[in-house]
Amino acid sequence: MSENKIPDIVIGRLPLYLRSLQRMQQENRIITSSQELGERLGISAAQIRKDLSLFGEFGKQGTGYNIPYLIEKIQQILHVDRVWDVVVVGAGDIGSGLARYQGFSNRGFRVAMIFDRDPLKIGAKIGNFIIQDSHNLSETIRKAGIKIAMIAVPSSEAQTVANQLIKGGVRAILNYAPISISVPPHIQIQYIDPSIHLQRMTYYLE
Amino acid sequence: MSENKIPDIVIGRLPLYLRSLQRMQQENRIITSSQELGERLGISAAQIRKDLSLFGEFGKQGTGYNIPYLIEKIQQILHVDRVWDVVVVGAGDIGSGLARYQGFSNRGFRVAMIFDRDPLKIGAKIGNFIIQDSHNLSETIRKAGIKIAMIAVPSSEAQTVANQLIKGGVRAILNYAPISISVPPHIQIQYIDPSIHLQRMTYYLE
DNA sequence: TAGATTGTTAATCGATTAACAATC
DNA sequence: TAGATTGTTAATCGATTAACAATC
Repeated sequence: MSENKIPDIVIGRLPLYLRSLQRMQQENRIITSSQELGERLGISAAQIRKDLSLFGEFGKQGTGYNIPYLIEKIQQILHVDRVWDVVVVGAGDIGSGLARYQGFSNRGFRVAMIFDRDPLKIGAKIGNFIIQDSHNLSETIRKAGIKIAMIAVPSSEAQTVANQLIKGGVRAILNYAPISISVPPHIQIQYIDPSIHLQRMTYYLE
Repeated sequence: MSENKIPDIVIGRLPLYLRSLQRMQQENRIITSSQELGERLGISAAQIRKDLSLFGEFGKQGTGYNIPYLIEKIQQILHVDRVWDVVVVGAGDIGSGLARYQGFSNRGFRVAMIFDRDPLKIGAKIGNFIIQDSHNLSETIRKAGIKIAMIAVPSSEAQTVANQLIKGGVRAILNYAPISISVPPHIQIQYIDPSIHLQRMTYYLE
């Protein structure tokens, strides 16, 4: 029943399913199975079926899953059956990389604007964007109705920027600064810190 | 007892503990508690004590944990009480960003070389690095004894590059290409894909 | 000593897997 | 029909939490 609370760990796997399915679609595949999907992702077939069954019956016994249909359904579940405008704060290497990144198309996102507080950067262009003054961050994103942000400023600025974003109506933050940020419970936050991933692997190296 | 198998989910939290502890150290703090650390990270104090107790007794009853001492111990556990050379493959926006990234120092890593297959890029400089021809990838990293790699090439090239890296002796891969890669069981792999993180959050937005 | 916090146990909670009836 | 794969249940497995004795 989709009325029950869905575990967050299940939500965390759906984007992986979606990415693999979209890859299969690019390979002109029409049908897949929980087994094939599981092999590609290193996840058990039973778990994939269980996860999907929390949201509905998307497959056919004896046949498997129709790839375009399952893509559509997962996109609806994750609310990426639309394009979300995203703001980037910080126009250094990471921020400019994100502003130019081609990988958001077909994933449900589009960078809409980029901010920095450095007077030397404000007004300059990155791709098609003009770097805006982060002094006006809250007001500008509120007017634009932006709900999603990526933080790419130095760690010392990250909490302040997060506060401004939340003040401006942002509901979800992807933080590239290598520091924990406090946000109210209704705000979503995720982190990207390559050192964290690397340290998780070195444990297994001699 | 440290002879028992440690759950991978615990290993995944240790880098977060380490990052927060290093932040506290920068704030000139000497002592912390499982409660304070938990509040900073949004993790229960009991879980932090349980995790650490899998590796030894690092605290003092009634007092808490000595920050420099606990940092040292976690660094030893994660094998980041040294500096690992890392290779970057792909000299596009992401790869060059990684080559210039200042955030690896004090975290146990140092970018040692960067490769690309584009003749227009080979020989050019990024920061202090000269972009090398990825035709020689396996041999060069084997000679240099490099065990860790970051992949920042297009998705269509990622599996091939991973195979070359493994052939060259790499044991841990951080993959920025938005695609699942197959590796043998003794190879560590981690993924960074901002769209995956964003999609995980949009589920909770209307 | 009194107060505080660890380390650890046992209980609870939640996630994963195995298995199979249903059914395409 | 025979073969295949889903959806779902129940069992297993593993992770988290609560609680408190130990002890600084």
